Amino acid sequence: MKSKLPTRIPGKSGPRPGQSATLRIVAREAGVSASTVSRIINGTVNVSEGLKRAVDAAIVKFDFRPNAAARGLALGRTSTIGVVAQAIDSPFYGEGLRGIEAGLRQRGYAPLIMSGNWRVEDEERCVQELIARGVDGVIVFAGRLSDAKLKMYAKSVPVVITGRRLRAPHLFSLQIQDAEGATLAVRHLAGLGHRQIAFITGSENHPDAIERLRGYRQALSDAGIEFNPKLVAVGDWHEEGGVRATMELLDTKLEFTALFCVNDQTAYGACLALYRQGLSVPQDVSVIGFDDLPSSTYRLPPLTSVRQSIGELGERSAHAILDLVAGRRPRMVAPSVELVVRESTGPRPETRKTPRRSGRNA
Amino acid sequence: MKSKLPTRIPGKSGPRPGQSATLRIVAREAGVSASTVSRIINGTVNVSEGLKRAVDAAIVKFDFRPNAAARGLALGRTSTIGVVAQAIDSPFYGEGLRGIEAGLRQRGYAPLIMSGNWRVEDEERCVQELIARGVDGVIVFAGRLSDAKLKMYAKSVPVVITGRRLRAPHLFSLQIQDAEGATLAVRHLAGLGHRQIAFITGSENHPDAIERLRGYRQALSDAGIEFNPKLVAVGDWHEEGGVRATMELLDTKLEFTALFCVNDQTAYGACLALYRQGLSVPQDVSVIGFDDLPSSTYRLPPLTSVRQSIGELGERSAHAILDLVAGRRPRMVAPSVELVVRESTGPRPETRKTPRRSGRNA
DNA sequence: CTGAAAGCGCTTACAG
DNA sequence: CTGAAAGCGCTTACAG
Repeated sequence: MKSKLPTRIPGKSGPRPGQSATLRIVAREAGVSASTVSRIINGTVNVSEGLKRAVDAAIVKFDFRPNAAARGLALGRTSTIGVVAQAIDSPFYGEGLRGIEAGLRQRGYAPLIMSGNWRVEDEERCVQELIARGVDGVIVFAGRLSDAKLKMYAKSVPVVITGRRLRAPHLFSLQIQDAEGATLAVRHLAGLGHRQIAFITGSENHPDAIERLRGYRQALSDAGIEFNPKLVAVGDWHEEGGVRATMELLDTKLEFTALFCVNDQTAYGACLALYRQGLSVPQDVSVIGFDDLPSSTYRLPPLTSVRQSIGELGERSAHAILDLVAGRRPRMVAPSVELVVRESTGPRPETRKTPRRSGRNA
Repeated sequence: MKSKLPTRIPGKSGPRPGQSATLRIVAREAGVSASTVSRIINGTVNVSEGLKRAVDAAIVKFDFRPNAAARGLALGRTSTIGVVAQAIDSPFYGEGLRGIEAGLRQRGYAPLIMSGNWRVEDEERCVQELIARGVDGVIVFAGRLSDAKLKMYAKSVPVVITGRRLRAPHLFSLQIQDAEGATLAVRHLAGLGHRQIAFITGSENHPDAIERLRGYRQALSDAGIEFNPKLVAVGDWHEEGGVRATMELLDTKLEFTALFCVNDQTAYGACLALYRQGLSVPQDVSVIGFDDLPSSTYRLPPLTSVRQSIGELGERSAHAILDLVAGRRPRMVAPSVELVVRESTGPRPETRKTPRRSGRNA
């Protein structure tokens, strides 16, 4: 048996603890060449049942799994999709990531997830690192990267961006139905008789926030209510900002009986602030969120919210990037929004109670 | 210029959209060989300032980033750590993942995250896929894999497992201080005068749940309170289970004035159930959770909880796996637990109100 | 149908 | 100090 074992000298293989079998080993066992095994594994050839069985047996025997790096190098692709999330630990993004993972796995891809932390520099670092790692595509799940940068990256690798509308080669965008959702929320409030409807936005120049503000104004105007900029406060997408913005709104002394929050976390904060001021939801103020996080069902009171299936959005993003990778044009739209009425919204009260104290906490 | 451009025929390079520069290109630009550029990049050689500058310039000019697959193949490692999470979209796991990512990035590694979904089969699939992708190590963040399987995997790749104690070569475990945390919680309740303290556990044979039950019993006995198994109900780690278990507890007609929940999500559900029955927290029943999720601060009322920094646990897991990868023995322990007292716990009421209705919802 | 060979882009022992 | 060459483990055009 002339097993010409190459006395490998230079590119010494690293210390793979229990390095797994290679194609060679499997091929030798099955009595064929590595080429053939490769073809069988990839299904690019028709072989006799017997041969196939022999190869399968050898694969099982050595528990062979093709080395992904080698495969990636030879093929020029890695079956990995980079994902730039903004905050892995946010309940909102978590749901989206899960959807992405599910959508990717269905087709044999896996996500390489990194956090952009809502910082342009971090996002840039992420995308570059992802490209360096040879991902086949990148999903930027929201974020602050400029359109120009995004287009630039799309020259190196297919890109899917959620949360804005943008057209460019090798790039696909999936915009959340922000305005529609906001309109749904405010229309519901107006339908309950509310006329003074405040809005707590997210960070000011965020596309989703802008769109939701637009939807809010639209619904107001539809209901014949005049827009009052004093009833708009700025939060930060988190509970903390909801608390602060609500205190500010209360400080203005402007009466409002309903509060539309840019997202559920903001609404949680708003509810807490209202509670601290001795105001009850929904008896004194109706509160409505956006996102319908799983935990909104279990708030006290359960929160009325605009549901946009973020998990579904993640899954569609996954399918879109795979379309792009395969050279197809994705043709999907963001999942539609839907109002979920729970117990934090109710009819407009005759007169609203005065908050316990109007000053803000130091 | 005899640029022997190889007319590459077989292993045709894949269709990398805008394929980036290679070492060759950079080397040619800088007037040196690829070997030298490689050495400079990896800092395995001392070169003149001038040369270094020339190479750096060429790298910048072509925006060169070493191909990760090629590097991985040559080196036998990928600078990627596989992570088996149970539920990417859980607020609890999200925080841990963020810690892992942060800990890994500090040292140039990136996480490849997959969801085990609390199912043994899924977890096995994850680990195998991760190994096939050539990750340098695997962090199993909690999960149901048997000790035996884990030890087996540790023969192929270093493994860090959180949530249980296990010793084996190339394996390191980090156990959450469950019992200590539970003791803290129950001692706090006992200190407030409570004598009938109920407990809602997670899934029954889960190691963390078992440990927390142990801590609960320990604290009870320390306070001279007899353990009553009827005051233990089974939840599911989620809000839904908290609701159900609380209804069951109420159904027993056994008086209890305090409720220790195996985790915060369970406590959220318990609070909602109590509220539905017309019982207030903490006036009628004190409720305490475990995990101190970020949103617990913003519950109504803000939830008293046992804080175990899960982000910190993630970061330590990351450092532990890198120690293992580097052939060092990790020497870290799980972060300590700490009681965070908020407004869901208060003194034992003289007499507890009777729930609005004792029957369970159909 | 199937094998030998070249190539993917990097790293590094060896030999100047 | 630095280059040529071999090797990491795959895939596939080419030639039987």
